[in-house]
Amino acid sequence: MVTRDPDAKRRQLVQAALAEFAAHGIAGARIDRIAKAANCSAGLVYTYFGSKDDLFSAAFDSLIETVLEEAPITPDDLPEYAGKLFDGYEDHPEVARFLTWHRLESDPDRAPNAAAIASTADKIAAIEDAQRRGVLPEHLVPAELLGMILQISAVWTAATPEFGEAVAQYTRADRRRVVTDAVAALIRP
Amino acid sequence: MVTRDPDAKRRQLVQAALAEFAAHGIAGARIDRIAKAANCSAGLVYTYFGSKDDLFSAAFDSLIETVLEEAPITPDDLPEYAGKLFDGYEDHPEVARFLTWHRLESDPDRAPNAAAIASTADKIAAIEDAQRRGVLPEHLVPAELLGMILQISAVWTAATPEFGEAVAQYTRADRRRVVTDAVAALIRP
DNA sequence: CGTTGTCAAATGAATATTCATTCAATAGGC
DNA sequence: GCCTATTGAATGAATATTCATTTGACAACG
Repeated sequence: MVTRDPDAKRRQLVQAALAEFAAHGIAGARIDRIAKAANCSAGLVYTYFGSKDDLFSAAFDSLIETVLEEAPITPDDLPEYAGKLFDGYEDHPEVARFLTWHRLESDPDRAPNAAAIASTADKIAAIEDAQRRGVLPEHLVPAELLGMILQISAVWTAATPEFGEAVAQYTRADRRRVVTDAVAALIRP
Repeated sequence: MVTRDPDAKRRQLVQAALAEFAAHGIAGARIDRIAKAANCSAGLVYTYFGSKDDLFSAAFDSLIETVLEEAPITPDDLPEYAGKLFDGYEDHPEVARFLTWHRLESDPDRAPNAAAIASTADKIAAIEDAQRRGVLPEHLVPAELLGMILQISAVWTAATPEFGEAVAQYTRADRRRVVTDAVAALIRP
């Protein structure tokens, strides 16, 4: 028999929710599908999470935790940092989709994720430090540079189908080089 | 009394649909709200468009038509082109939202928008031509450069709430300069 | 001029389904 | 036996879609 394990069930539900929300967003997600994917009833979702929105929020927090662990910033080699972000998007396309749904759909009154804010502040500080050490040009504003790197890394995930036609034959290595080259150009002294 | 004017009513419905879909996406949009905003009954939407998905598609086509007319590419001054795109996003934030919903939600089996594909090809050709005339460095691949410019222009619309905290005090002029400077750095010989 | 026939535009009230959420009842492990 | 996890069957509110009917414009006709 299956032995009961509430923590494992909770994790299963979060995993299933991540996949469902990444695919369909909040409005398009179906609690039934999430429950079925986690091998339980829809009712159990409410025992654990209370509501669809709360489940989305829990899934988001879990995703942030995972994402922040991978891809630590390497301020001495920002092109490679962007490349690592690119790798993350390629290997886990559902992450970018989920984050996009989050930006579009989540309740703006909800408190923003504290870990994400702290991590952003850390990255900006790391860039400032690299400037002080002379490995990055002084004229760049750290927060702006960081924002630009994040955006550039996602250039291929954000491409429209219409644009995709123009680059259909690109290999993954090609796409990665486009990202790292762009960041290299940005930080050229 | 209100005189009947089917073309005007159709345009009203498309306008209302654009606003509703930009705000809530396909799954979150409500036909009732669209009909009310266009001063007609929900049934009329089906007389004109047949289904929610078809209405979304019609709204998308209309948006593309509008967007392509504004912001013609200026290959001799790409930083300013990016600035113009930035202006468009700032003045019409619903456009970026709508396009994002489109990327996430629209049926991949639907035929891509031919005008958008043609326009992309035109822009790439314009960049190639500028390279031939010597106003742009040869080492850049036109399609890649175009994709990068489009992505960079949208850097602020794609910023997460968490990142937004780091740049809350930025003025619009600041944000625009970040965009144009980045494109200038990209095309530096 | 009025009357009337015709057709498209438009309505509003069903229809029928989908879905989040609740809850009383059951089962598992200690 | 007791506590918690879990179920599965309601519930009830939305909501997309259909359709029989009404309304408005317009032109043919007397």
